[in-house]
Amino acid sequence: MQRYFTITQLTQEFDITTRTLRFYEAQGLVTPQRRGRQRLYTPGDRTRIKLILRGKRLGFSLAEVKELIGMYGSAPGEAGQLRLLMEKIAARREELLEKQRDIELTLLELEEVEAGALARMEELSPVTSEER
Amino acid sequence: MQRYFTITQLTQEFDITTRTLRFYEAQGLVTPQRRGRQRLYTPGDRTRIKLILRGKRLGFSLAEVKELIGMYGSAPGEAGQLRLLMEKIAARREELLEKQRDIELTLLELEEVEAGALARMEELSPVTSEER
DNA sequence: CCGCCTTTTTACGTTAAAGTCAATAGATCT
DNA sequence: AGATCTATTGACTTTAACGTAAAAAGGCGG
Repeated sequence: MQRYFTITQLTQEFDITTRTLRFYEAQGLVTPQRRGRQRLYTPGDRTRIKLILRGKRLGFSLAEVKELIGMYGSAPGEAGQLRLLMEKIAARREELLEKQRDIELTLLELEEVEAGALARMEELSPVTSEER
Repeated sequence: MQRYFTITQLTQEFDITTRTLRFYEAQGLVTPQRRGRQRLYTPGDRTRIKLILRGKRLGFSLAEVKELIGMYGSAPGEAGQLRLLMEKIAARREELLEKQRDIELTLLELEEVEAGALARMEELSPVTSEER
């Protein structure tokens, strides 16, 4: 039942522009089929777009995202290629773990700032609600 | 005992260029003191630089990082300002939590790819080591 | 078949975040 | 003091990731 998506459907779903999708295509990140000149995106293409946007949210460049996505579909028969793939995976995992630590730290700091702000609000309007 | 850091010390410590640090200064992200024309960075400046780099690793723009850092030092006496601060904190926290979820998903997918790769390596060289 | 609307192409513009280069200005070694 | 080194400033360039505008090509409702 191979359904297709039009470019505008996807731009609405993901809140991006057609320019963006065509740019990603020019960069080789997605390769929708054509009916005449019109682009037809498969569910697989849609998934790739989701992966791209997720990568972007994490601060990866499109080049990095491309490499990352490249790992998924890859079935490199050769042993050397497999070792290389494993190395890439390890490297990417390290980056992600570092980002996790960075997030933890930032969240902790935000909590501190929040606590300070709450304390100052108490000072300004003592006995905030009617309890007590 | 107020120690100072020179610009080159910091570029070496954080593996960035002097151009980068001066750029951050021009953007108002750090404001080192001067001895003549020479820049002198305090431990506080050094901390701010660490925060900037951490923000960048998480994919935040310098403008966003600036806002984030601005929250730390801020002691806005006014109640309205405090509410605004709380809102900003909430928004930033949401972003960070989303990034956390994104990372989890990506890590899971990497594991899958890795498992597949390991399986194929087994196929290529059965009975890898001498056990059994 | 005509007019209208969307899509595609092509080309140039823009913004953020630096990189690169040249000209000075201090600082340092001898 | 002269030579050498490092730091600063200012100007111009670059790269990634799109934005914007204009022209041509399809598709479709009447």
